[in-house]
Amino acid sequence: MSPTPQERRAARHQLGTGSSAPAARRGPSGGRKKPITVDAIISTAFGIVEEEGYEALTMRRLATALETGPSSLYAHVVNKEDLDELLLGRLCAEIDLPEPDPAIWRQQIVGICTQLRDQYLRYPGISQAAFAAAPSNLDTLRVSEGMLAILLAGGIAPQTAAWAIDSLSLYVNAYSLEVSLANKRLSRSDDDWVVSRDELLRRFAALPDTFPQTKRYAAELTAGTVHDRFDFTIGLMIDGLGVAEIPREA
Amino acid sequence: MSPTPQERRAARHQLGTGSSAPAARRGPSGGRKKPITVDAIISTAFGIVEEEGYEALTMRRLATALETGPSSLYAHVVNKEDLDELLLGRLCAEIDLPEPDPAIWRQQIVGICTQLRDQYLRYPGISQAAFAAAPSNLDTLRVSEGMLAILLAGGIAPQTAAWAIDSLSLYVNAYSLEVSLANKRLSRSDDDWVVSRDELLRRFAALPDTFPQTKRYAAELTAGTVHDRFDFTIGLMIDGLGVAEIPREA
DNA sequence: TTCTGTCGTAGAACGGTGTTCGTGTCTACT
DNA sequence: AGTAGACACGAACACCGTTCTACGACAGAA
Repeated sequence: MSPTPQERRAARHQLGTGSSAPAARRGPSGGRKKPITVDAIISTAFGIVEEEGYEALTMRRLATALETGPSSLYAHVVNKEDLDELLLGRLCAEIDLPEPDPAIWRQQIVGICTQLRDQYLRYPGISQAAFAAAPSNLDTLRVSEGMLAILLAGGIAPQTAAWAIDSLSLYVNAYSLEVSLANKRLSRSDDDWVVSRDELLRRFAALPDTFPQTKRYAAELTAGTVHDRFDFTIGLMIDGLGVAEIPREA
Repeated sequence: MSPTPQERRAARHQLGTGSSAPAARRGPSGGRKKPITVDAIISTAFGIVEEEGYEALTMRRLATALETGPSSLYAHVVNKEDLDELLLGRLCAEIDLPEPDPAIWRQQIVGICTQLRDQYLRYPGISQAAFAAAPSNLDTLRVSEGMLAILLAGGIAPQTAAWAIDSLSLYVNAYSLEVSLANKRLSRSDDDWVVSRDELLRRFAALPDTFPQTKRYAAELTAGTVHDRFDFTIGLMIDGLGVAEIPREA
């Protein structure tokens, strides 16, 4: 029997794959021009997200793009959460993991974070799905493994390295999501209070005196591109790694 | 004329409040037991989120709790995004901002972050709304002002301080959202692959040899409570602040 | 007192979402 | 040739945010 979507999902999380037939599918596909495959679903979904954003990725929209009805998707995918996981998996699979080089471990870590960020931003809003993703997915685990290897090669203590991976991943996700949402707000600019830097400066200047520091350092608060802030924060965390004390327990 | 919800929202973002009558509302309220006020809406919404999570906060659910229909809410609130903003505003208003003390600026910053985290976790999932929130809300600006004052008192360079606030806020949001989502997954445990630490360890041990570091340091990777990781990351960032170089431009 | 205008309340409906049920339809094996 | 089973799909369910429209009660003016 061909694996049900549930079985595939379990396999992705390396639960008991147990029976799991050889999965050699014979092509039914009938009168269809192109049979619906999981891969076709994922590719089409990426296309939609890339062009219209993650919020546009609905089962109906996806089904329409595949020239079928919504229910047809559920033969290949457990539910939308499962689809998100598949997307995230393929996204992580694209990440290039360098061979750990102790001399440049910082650049290597920054490089991976930047790759992740760019992938997330290429498919706007998809990082939202990354928040809900379980940590036992094989593809995401592969990236973790790569980062862990680099940090360890860099001489970081295992416990510090393990937690740093969490911190970095979470921040990259959050950053990407925030930028995606900001871009979305900016694109549908029929709304008000999506403001340029000038407008923000003007508003800070107009604040009551209860906000002395904000008024005084408005320039600094609004300075830099978003990517500058990304580099700053990643640097902050990595620089902290050298001096981070080993957590008290374990 | 009483301010429309749109006007109130604009005022919250301190746009041109312009005309804006004295806002002395005469009590219509008619045969209702309790008239629907913005405050009542917010309080009820907080109650729902506290008990059932942010995803349960729908306009219909909220209206039902207020013993009315969905459309009645739109006389007081522009839309759901506006409601989110109101909730976030009240949440931020609860944050206690200490008088800056240069001797303990680190503890003070950590304290604010912890307060934010606890508030976010008290109302599970509400940090999702924080991602979409515009940065010009007065209540959120108040917290930023407080953090900025503390960092400046601690001798941090203005530009570094400004960006650090961004980093810290974003991380606290992300952390809270992740923990909330994890708890949600854990509560509806009818699903599989929500795993205990033991199960996670077992799974790491069963990984193929492509994951040598993950297998070797499985203990470290799964060590600590989530709050330990929070403290670790915040500490990482704050420790990095001392040594952070001023960004190259401006 | 009566009228009128205005504002909060609410029912019904619109277009959208994820998901499921039952039925068709075609392939591949016996 | 016949049959079993997997795939596809239309229709439907329950829910979402939001809007249209009518209704009803109060304030102030005549």
